[in-house]
Amino acid sequence: MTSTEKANAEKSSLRPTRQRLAVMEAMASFGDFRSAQDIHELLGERGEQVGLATVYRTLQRLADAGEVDVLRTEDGEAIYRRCSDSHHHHLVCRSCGATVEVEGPTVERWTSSIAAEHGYADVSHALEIFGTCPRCR
Amino acid sequence: MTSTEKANAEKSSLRPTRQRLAVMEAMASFGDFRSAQDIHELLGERGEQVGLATVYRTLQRLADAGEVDVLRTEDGEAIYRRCSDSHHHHLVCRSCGATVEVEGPTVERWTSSIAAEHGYADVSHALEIFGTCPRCR
DNA sequence: GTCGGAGTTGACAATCATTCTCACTTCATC
DNA sequence: GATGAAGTGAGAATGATTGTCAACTCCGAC
Ligand SMILES: [Zn+2]
Ligand SMILES: [Zn+2]
Ligand SMILES: [Zn+2]
Ligand SMILES: [Zn+2]
Repeated sequence: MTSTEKANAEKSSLRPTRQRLAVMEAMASFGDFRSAQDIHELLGERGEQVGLATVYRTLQRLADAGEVDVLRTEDGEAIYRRCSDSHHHHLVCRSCGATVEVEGPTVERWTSSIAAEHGYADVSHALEIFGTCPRCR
Repeated sequence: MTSTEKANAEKSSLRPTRQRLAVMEAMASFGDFRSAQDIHELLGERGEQVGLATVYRTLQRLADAGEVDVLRTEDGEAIYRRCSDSHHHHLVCRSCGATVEVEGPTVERWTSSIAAEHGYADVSHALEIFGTCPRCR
């Protein structure tokens, strides 16, 4: 089973419960990266009671399905953001977290050619850009 | 105080204790990324008794001084590797961990221009490439 | 409609990397 | 050989994440 088939299989067995819908709705309501605990808290404020473990589980499912992107803060905490489904990278403000999705063939080509040059196959990559956004300047 | 000055100040107050030398020596003895606990264990096997907390502290110092690079495994664990001091990225084998340092102006230019395009200042970036190395194929 | 089983949930416990605490040691300096 | 700052280590504490498991919800088969 390829990873795509597996993802589809998992997705197809997902029931659209109140909790999952609430998490997905919450994810749609902000544009920066937030931790599972942040999202759990946000849900609480909105009056949507969802268990913390369920928030973690749902975010994992969404991440596996590629519907959210996951990053790690400097101290290792996982943070999540709803993202477009096509391959892209992130330009993140170090101060306020404002995030822009960026893409371009340049890096894609560069990483492939570097990997090929060293005989590495089955290549993937992770790239994030950090800076201070115009509003935080 | 710039970050360089700070690093130097911190470095200058460092005493070359048996423990620190042992950690640095251990770091020089492998070429892939290892966790603090791995390194602690490695030290134990070599007969160098160093407390786990000290290993953590030393790795942090080295990382702050830019003498080792830090990555995060998929499950958030920090892994360390002794690296050249110039800016570079990593091509890592997903199977055996074999790591190659790579660099090139292409990505550097691309990230800068993307950031500038969106008005982000004070830019840095993180890029890792993952694949299967020739020996693991 | 109701039965049954798979999928789901949440309170709580458990895990586990990392950090903290603090009494003790080392080392340079005087 | 006294002093104080830097460093250490055993063990406790922290805190994000995951595991457990009994209760609950769907939904299709009957
Ligand atoms: Zn994204
Ligand atoms: Zn890319
Ligand atoms: Zn490196
Ligand atoms: Zn670079």
